[in-house]
Amino acid sequence: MPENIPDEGRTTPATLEDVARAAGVSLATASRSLNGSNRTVNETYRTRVLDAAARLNYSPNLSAQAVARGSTMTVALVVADISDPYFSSIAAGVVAEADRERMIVTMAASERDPQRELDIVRTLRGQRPKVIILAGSRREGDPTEAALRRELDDYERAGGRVVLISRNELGFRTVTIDNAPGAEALATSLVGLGYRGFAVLIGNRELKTAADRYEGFVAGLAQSGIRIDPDHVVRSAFTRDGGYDGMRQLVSRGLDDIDVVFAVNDVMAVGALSALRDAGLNPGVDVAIAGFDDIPTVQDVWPTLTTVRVPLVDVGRKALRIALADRPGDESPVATEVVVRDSTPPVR
Amino acid sequence: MPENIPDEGRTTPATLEDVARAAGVSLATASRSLNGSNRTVNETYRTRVLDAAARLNYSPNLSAQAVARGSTMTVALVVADISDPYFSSIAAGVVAEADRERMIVTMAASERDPQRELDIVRTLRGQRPKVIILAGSRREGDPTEAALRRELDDYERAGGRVVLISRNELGFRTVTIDNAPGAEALATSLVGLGYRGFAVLIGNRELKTAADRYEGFVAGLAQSGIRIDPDHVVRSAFTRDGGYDGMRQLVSRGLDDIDVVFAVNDVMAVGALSALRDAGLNPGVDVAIAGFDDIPTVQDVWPTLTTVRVPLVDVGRKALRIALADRPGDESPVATEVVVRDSTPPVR
DNA sequence: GCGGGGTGAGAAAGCGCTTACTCGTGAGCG
DNA sequence: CGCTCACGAGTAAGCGCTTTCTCACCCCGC
Repeated sequence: MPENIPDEGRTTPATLEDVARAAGVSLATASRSLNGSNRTVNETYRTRVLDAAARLNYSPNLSAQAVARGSTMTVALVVADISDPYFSSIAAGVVAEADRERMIVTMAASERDPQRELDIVRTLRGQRPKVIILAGSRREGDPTEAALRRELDDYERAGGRVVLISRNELGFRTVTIDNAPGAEALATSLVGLGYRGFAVLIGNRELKTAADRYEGFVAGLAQSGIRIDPDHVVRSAFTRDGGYDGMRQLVSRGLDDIDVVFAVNDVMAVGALSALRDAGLNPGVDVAIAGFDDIPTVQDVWPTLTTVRVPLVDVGRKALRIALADRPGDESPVATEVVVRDSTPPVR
Repeated sequence: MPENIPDEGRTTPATLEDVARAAGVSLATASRSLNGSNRTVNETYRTRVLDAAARLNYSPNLSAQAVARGSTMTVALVVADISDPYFSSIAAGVVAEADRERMIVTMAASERDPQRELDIVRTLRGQRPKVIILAGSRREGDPTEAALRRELDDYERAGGRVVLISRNELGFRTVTIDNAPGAEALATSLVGLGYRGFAVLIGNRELKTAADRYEGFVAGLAQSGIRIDPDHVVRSAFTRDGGYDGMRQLVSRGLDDIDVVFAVNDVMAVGALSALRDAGLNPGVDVAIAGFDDIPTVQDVWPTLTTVRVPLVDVGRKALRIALADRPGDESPVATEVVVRDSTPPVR
């Protein structure tokens, strides 16, 4: 395309008016034929319009439709980090469901920064999306929380729909994940396998997801009368590197009373695995490891990772379905399921 | 939000007209103050408008701007599968760069189906995006190719910009990846490590990316006078499961003359790793493995994977930069780099 | 003191659609 | 055989912006 002689050979897309003229009907009739309004239009005209549209390779200008109709068909998805498998799986679900609904999805990344998330939501308003989906847990007591809440309230008041994934603190539609029950079940399984000395890589405690999982885990252990040594609970980032660092800390303090460590999500667990290995230890043998989420890769690490399955793609789909439902509807938590693999062999 | 009594308590977002009225200026002046046109506007008025906008929490309706200006600020990204780390990394790059440019990115998934990809591109036109980025390799000789080409040509003729990632067959702007040279270097490295019996999991041969990597690899071996037994080249899907299946085939045929297998991408290599393990074999010891891409997880599998690094996030960024450049510009391939890890220990 | 040019605000014409409204036509009814 | 409707095509008024065009005003030079 010649950039400097802008209009040379440039052809603008056909407009509805072009179609109407080509079909020899009015604009209104063309519009009605193409989008199927509730008004009926004579079959002859209708096919004439359809033919003309096909001939001209017409495709309605979505922006124009949006301004005329006063609403769009876009769903805005805000994630912490798209390359994180947790979020990319959710995104895949949202995109798949959006496709079914003939909606468009736009994406933005908050990079785990609450301020950025707030900024994103603010600029999102310009898009006038029909739905905003916020994935990625929020820190409790975050200073920007009130502002975000206000922003989202305004948005809903203007007719938009907000769905939060795995964070219900704010009181919008939410798809919740059975984090605590899952962690509790995991604890029970591990105890059943014979484990007694527990540690946990808790990630960022202010993250609701992390906190819920931790608490569920503690509760599960409590049922067997086991409690965790506070020294065995280490905080770090909620990421692969966070898991790596956390495990390193644990190792350097000495693994004496620890026979299994629970990382509150899989990417952390996977990082922990590597840390263990880099320390010359043998994961699954010297110390067991369990994670949470069941992201695809954990079946391919070695040892394969014991974890709690969260149907992430379904979570994404459900988010959009909940958004589109007329009434708040099914907000029952997404069930999780313990998956025992090689990283937590039965204690002999 | 009360769904059935639609307008109850509903508040529509402030329009430019609201702002203009609140500031006591005309629509034109308000518009000029807020978007900085080339016309200058009196400082007093300007701040009055800005204040009013802030007070009303005004945010311009992007759709309306798009129709008035005749162009949008959106970049449409089409990937095969968002949950695949290869694509999600690229997507992360595109999103990051789009953020810098204050552009909006929309996403769609072709699910590796050329027909679907074509359909997506067709419906994309309605969005009138400024840029379309197609990631995900295309099959050579695909029947839909001509149609896609036509569609994209039309789109460019209408002023849009197409960027293809890792597939230059079509003659649009492209981000090419040094696939062949990278594979060639990998072959050289492996030979240097002492390997002599090679197999390759070629994925889908019609995929240009796969073919390039395969050919580069063959060329690299040829330099050392080594050739691959055609029986040791197995086709399967370009996915994790494809790698798993491919390796199973290899195992069942017998690994006699094979001491290393090259999977043309990392997800396949990772699947192969698991297949090996499930067959009771010890990857890296019984048979070595190498992949391509250096997706994040390969540092966390065991053995850590020897691969060829492709800076995927940069590829995404570069795609958008190339699109936005006035002239086609830097289309030099993105360099790749061999990373030797534990899955290919030196042959003793 | 007066004409000319530059400056900058406002009026208004779009952009490509949707959707009341209007209004002619033919069918159904008494 | 008139009259009322229902039907459905067309007209036109928007939707929220941008941008051209118009025009009042002020400063300058002679």
